[in-house]
Amino acid sequence: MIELRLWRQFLAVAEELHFSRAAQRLNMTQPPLTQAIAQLEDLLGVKLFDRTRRSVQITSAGAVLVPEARDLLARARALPLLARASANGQAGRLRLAFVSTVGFALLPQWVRAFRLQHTQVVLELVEATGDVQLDLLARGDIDAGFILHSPGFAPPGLARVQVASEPLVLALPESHVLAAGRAPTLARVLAEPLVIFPRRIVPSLHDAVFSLYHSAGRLPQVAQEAIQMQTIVNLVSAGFGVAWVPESVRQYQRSGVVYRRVSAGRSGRASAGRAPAEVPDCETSLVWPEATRNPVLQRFVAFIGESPG
Amino acid sequence: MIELRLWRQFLAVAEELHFSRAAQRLNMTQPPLTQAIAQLEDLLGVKLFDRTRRSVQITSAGAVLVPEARDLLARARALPLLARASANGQAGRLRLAFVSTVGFALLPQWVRAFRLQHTQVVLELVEATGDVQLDLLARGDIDAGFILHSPGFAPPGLARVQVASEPLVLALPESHVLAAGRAPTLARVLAEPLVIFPRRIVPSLHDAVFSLYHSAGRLPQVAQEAIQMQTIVNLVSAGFGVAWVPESVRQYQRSGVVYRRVSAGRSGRASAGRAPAEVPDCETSLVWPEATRNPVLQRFVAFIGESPG
DNA sequence: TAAAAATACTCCATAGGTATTTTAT
DNA sequence: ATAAAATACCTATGGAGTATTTTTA
Repeated sequence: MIELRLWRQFLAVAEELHFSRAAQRLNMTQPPLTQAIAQLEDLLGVKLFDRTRRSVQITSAGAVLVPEARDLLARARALPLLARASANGQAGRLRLAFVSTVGFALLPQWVRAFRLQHTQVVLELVEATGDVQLDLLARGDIDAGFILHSPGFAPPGLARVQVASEPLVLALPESHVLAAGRAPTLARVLAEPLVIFPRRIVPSLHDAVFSLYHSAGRLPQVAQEAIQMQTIVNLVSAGFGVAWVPESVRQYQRSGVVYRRVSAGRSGRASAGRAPAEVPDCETSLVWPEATRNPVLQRFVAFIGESPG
Repeated sequence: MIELRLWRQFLAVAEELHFSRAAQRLNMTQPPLTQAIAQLEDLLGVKLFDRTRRSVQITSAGAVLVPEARDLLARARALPLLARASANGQAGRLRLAFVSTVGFALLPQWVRAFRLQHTQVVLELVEATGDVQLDLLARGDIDAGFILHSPGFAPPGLARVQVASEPLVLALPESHVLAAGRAPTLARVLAEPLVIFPRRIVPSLHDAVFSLYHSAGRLPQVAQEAIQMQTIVNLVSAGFGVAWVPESVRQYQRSGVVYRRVSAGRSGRASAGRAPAEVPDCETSLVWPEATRNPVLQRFVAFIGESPG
């Protein structure tokens, strides 16, 4: 492999067309430069300069190499800068996953702002449910993910920062009796058939919903399970039942569905003796492996921390 | 400047994630490789690998550098190949000038064929009159040129190879008496006012035309001078006079102009006692400095020599 | 305890230096 | 006569080797 040193020396001679001056520019003396060029010509098997004892001119093969050598050296010089930019997170790659609910409002604006500040960062985005994200994190296939969970979520080995908290609201078919009139009370809602995601998708949130029913001495009647938020809402629209969804799902605007906040308010005496539980909030966090070494991720976490949210 | 050696070693470790195996692949032992990576990290000011005494893994900064380093090495490896291709004329640059008459039929097909065989050659083409071309050649601004001349042309210091020979034909306004009927004889033509290029443009051809008149004891009556072949034909069309042009000019298809071959045939006795001269041929040659060192030109000359034409 | 990286040193290849010669202008 | 490249020879930096130590799985 011909080292950069020789190409640098070649360029100096090609630009000066004068060995002594080129040597001076390279902070060396003329004789070793002469030898270096001779060595390069020998390694290439190509004459680079036509030189009499008095004058130097470049051959056409040499002339072809000048811009190429310049380019090579420029790239070589750029690498240390890139290395430093990568080390402090200004350059690199960030693989993020996200649940659909952040994908619509929050994420796009974050991505846009982060990109502006980090032009050398390649962002890779995937939509995935929370359980899949935890799997991807474990395999190291993503750097971080935005997932939904209920308050108090603390996955082992992962760090997280909360980016949103919103109430769970009830999605109802628009023809449903509770869709109109005063805000429905929890007691009335608990008897309704339920559309909900399978427990494995977001266990903490699933459990929170179920304990809401349990604390009222009831067992939820699951009419249908579905994974996608959109599917859940569609099933509600089709009359399968009601569903607890994060408030931001309102943005879907699916016709035939009404969203209502549910008060814990004591309505009649549905649960004898027990205090009615609060409807839990639904939180969204950015989650990543505690042991991450990706400086871009560290920047992103700091960025998210500073963002209003 | 960080030498390629260090990047090669870095890549080997990055690919093996194992110093001993990487060292083996590099045909060296492990300790100096450890030192080399340490040196690279030191020069960059960036940790490239997280290593316990038992395992090695790349940092994200290191990961960013891998494709860059690969690219750098690939480019460095390509340079010697390019150098050799340039030395034998498979790569490089060829600056050609040409007169308009070759620019329409011959040159395009040559350029196309030559390009197919020499994909790494950059061809630069300029149209210019012969005198300008000789000037460009003298300054080294072009490598070779296609010029018109009369037989026997031998410019000092230049080599040439003839690529075409064609008769001079007479361009006449279509309303001219000689435009119809039997082929005009030379004697009838010599009295006509003449449109011709200035002598400096193609002295040899200009002189050949003039000696045609002199040998018949006449002085040409120059009605108008013009440089461009197209202009000359336009002037003929406008009735300024007749003009001697290479036969290939027929391709211009300027309306109002008729082209006729002129026989030397003895018509009457216009030139008492003298044998009527032949209308000279007009030749086209590729011309280049004898001392050229451009291997691409040498290939082009060989190529032109082989081409039918 | 075994595998692998780090450390300590040794050596020599070669990049670069000095002195001198050659040659074209 | 001189400027500049080539040649001859010398020096020393540092890249690579060998031997050994350290560490942790």
